[in-house]
Amino acid sequence: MANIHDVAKAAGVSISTVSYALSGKRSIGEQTRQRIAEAVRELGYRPNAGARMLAGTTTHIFALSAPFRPDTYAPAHMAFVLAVAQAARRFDYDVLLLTEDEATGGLQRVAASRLVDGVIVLDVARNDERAHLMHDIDLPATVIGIPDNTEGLLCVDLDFRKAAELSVARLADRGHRSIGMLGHPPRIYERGSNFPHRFRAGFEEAAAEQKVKSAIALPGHGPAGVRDALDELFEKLPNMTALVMNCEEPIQTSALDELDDRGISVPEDLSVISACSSFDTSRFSPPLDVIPLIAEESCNRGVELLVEQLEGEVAPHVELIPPRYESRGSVGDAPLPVKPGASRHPGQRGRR
Amino acid sequence: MANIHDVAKAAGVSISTVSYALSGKRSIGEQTRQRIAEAVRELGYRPNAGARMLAGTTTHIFALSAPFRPDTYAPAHMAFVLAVAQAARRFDYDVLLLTEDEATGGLQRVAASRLVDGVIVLDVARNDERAHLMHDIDLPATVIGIPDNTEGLLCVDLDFRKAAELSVARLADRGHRSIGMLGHPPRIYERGSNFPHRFRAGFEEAAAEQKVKSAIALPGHGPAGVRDALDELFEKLPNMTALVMNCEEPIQTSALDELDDRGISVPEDLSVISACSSFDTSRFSPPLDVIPLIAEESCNRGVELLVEQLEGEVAPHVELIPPRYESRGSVGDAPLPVKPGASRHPGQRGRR
DNA sequence: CTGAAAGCGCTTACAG
DNA sequence: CTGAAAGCGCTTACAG
Repeated sequence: MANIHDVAKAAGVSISTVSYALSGKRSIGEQTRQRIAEAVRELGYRPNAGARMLAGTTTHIFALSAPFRPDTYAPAHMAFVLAVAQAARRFDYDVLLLTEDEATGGLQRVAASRLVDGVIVLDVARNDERAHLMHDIDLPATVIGIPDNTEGLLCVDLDFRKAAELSVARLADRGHRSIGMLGHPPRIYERGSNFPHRFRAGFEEAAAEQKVKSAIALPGHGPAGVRDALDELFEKLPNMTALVMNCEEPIQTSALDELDDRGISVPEDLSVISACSSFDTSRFSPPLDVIPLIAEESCNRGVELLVEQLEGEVAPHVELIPPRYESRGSVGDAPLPVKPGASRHPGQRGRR
Repeated sequence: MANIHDVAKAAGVSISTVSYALSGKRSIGEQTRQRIAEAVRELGYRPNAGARMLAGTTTHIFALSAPFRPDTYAPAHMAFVLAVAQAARRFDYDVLLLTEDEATGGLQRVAASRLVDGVIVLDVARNDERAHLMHDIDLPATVIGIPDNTEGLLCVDLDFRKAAELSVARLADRGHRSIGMLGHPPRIYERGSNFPHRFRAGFEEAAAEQKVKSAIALPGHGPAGVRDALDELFEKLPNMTALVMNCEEPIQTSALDELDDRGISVPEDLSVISACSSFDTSRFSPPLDVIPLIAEESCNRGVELLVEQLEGEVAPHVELIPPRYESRGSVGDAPLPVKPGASRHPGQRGRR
């Protein structure tokens, strides 16, 4: 394997010139540059990673702290992991994957050994050990997600709160006065993930502000759990004309199936919004209005901010990505009120 | 950050003694060892990763080549990625995640820069660029999966062929003479993944050997695709009494739903085996007999073999993990033959 | 059982 | 615009 001396010899220059030519940290004569480039190509030279780490100030590696919990939804998790890896590569960084149960152990290890230049913290909990750790550790970090205490942290995430407000506002604009929300399973809230709470809080506040009736139901396991949650909503809101779903794809699929089974048409009988979804809602039947949760967006920005931290250009702060609303036809005007006493949705249960 | 000199000074020894004490590569006086251990603890010393990489012969990092393709099933993929990361940690290795589109680029990069000591190659295709690359590259590797040409490679995987044989044999033992197989969607076979082909080939051969009638159907998209595939099987095998499923969880779920809709009871009317499944089939209704595909098993062994390669103890070879059969009650004796002419399964379609 | 020292392959002041 | 050299923090013969 060729080293920098081989390249220097082949190009007829000193090793410092090779180093500078490669890093671009000082100007190099055009012919010199070309001879070096040529030598690098011919020899297939790549700087030795260890030497670079030792001599330089940078390792060109980021740690990605991505704990996989029992209830983690794999497709979304995967999307974020991939998005971080790809964003990092764009800045010529490689990604070291930290998945350990002991969330903080790996971070301390790579920090102390100077293996990485910085950390991306994924799926931060409201009261996350890792967030606390970042205060003590001498390592720039970007947190994807917003823990309860963001002091001293650089956090990036979709604005789930605004996304909820946007959903409710859209529906209120169309005359809906009774809006249900189908959330994640209860254990997702209990385990302390940050974003479901933010969405739910935003939903409740927006409903209060818009003076619409609202209710929230959290589905149990499987299609039966979703059915029960819908029952709960229809019971609490007999005149429910709109549904906001903030949950993973299988639940949304089950919910649409169940509505179909009950003979409830979207959007004629019920307007539906899929909020903060990291999957494609245009293949649903019917395609759903969506506020997309785009892993690439958060992760690109997160990595970008991490790089900026390394360059000392950015202070801790919270950066919320504004939600975007995409219409696909699943939201319509609220149906005219029915005469009191008659339940609009007979609630004919599916027969499974 | 404390370095080895600080530790040596604190312990009153030379730095080489510290280094040897930490690596265990030569015997150290008991008191000396204790003083060093004490100093390490007090100073929170961690060897600098770059210095270790440069001076030593090892980086303590593995690359994990885990391409995420459009049809990759995230939960299974995730399970393998996590299993590799956890296995690596057990040998004190960290994992660098390579996900790039250009499958080989990242491998060449980390190989040339000596960033990693070895590579785990995940989800290898039958004719995988990466397998070719491993021949040229100076880097030990373990491949999870079996490409068509395994020459010079160290490959580990569940024995999908044997798993298929085992499934058919079990059913044949119970008197089943007409066995269908529900496979993955066609595009999974087309894109060249190695394991679906191995299972299918094993199924076909075992069916021929056991002299049972057999048919294979590959589902299209969604529940409708699964329904059509089942139709196809019942058409090709009007007396089908057993079904082997080698596909991902959503398809198996849809298939069970569909059987239920058709009034077909498992195992009374139809015996069902879930083969090479990396998810829990005991929560299905009914719970399914399963030949589990355990990510930890393949990945532990893969990492172990990679470590052994580094120690120069192991030559290229293919290592197939024998399948295990777990009964859960979804396989029964074949029902008695019906009188010719009467279709056993009226095929009453679900009403969605 | 322990130490002094070379050397891994870079980066970066320092010097011109 | 370019070069000679120090130094990053380890590991590992070499020596005793």
